[in-house]
Amino acid sequence: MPVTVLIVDDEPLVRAGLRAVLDAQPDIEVVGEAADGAAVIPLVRRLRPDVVAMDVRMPLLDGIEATRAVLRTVAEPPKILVVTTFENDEYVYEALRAGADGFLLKRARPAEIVHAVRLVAEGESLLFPASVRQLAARYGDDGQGNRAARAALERARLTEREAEVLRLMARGLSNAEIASRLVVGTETVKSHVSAVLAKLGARDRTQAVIAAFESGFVAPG
Amino acid sequence: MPVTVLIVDDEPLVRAGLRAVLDAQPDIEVVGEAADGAAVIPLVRRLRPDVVAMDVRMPLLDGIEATRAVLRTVAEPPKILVVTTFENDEYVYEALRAGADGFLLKRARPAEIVHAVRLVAEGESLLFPASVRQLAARYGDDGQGNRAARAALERARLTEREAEVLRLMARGLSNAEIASRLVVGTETVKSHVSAVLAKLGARDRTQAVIAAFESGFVAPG
DNA sequence: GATCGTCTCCCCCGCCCGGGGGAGGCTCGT
DNA sequence: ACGAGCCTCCCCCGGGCGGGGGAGACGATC
Repeated sequence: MPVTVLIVDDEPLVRAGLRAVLDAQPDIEVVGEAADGAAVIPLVRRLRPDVVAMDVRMPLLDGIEATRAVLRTVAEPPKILVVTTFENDEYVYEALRAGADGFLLKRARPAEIVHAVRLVAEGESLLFPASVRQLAARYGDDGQGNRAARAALERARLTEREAEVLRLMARGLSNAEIASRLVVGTETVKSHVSAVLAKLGARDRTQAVIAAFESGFVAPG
Repeated sequence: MPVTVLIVDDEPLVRAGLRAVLDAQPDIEVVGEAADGAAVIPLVRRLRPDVVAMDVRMPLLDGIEATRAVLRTVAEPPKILVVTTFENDEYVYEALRAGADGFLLKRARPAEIVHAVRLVAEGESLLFPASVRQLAARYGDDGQGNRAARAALERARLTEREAEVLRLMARGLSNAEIASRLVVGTETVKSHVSAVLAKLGARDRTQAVIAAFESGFVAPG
């Protein structure tokens, strides 16, 4: 009995690529495709796939929400393998927190992709980049995305608060606006901003925001 | 005699997707793949493909430089179809200026992708998004990317100089550094920056840079 | 020739930003 | 109990940034 896979990605090209790679395996069968997160639930109900290969960034309903929705509404949910372009994509960690079972870089080699699908299908949680897996191990990962996600964030060397400030910076907010949003003083925000600039090696907030985009920490779209 | 295609993209998944889509056509044959621009020249020499489907953003040598290199060094160059993720990717227009014959969005449907390959193979220049094509027509496009590219830039409402300044802003340069780079006074740069902010509806340079990333005007990677 | 748009440069001015340094309270783990 | 790390807030201060307004030079267009 082969591993059945549902592919969810807004780019037809990526879908075709995944299908080509996976269908070439005798023990893996692609049973369906969806172009956005909103279409996932009914397809999961009908096709009952073992694994869902889910893009994080999608129109209508992104991979995080789609993951939550599937886990919340489906009785025997499939394993969810989050597919992403960026290594440090913050969305991925959110998806893992939401209950995804592993993630996979789009630039991975076909053999790695196949391996990842087999692993999650067997119930193994996997976090692809070696560095993240090491961190997960060091922090005593229990097999759930939750702890690994936190560890991965730690890898960015930013504290949670600093990461939050950077996220708001990357949305164009001023220090005063960030302070208001976080319900703290502007001086506090300034401290965090300074810490972020120092840690990222940025000279000003603009450079920090650029780094955030380039590292995939925040989404361009 | 089928149309032969060389696929150049750093993501194996995209390569597999293109291959799957194109090889499914009886009149199209994928004759090779490359993962970066540097490998293109020898492959083109050896395989002599009719069309090169080339990603813009790649390691080592990007699509623009690779396009230039191919057209400069190969005697009977293939048609070059630039593949991109973002609709307004400035790189695409540069690639067209460099001599590419058309461009294609990754989120295009398989049928559109196939159609694009056939078109450029027949010697037709194509610019995928309808808006750009309309603009190209309005400005009396002669079939070459050059004019269309200029028209598309015009669409952004920024003058060339302003676009140049925004590009440097998005690389983290200060006004003084931009002035030095462009060999003008800092007051001049301030004028351009102010114009950019006004046209983009941005409050400060950070917001302008965010807009540049989100619109695909500049590359995240 | 007149007009328009662009690029260039100048002035004044207010302010947010970022650097440096310091400090109190909190929760950890040892 | 102690230190480490984090979050919070405070001070002073300089400088880059952005707004407003103005202006000369050039080319294209009409």
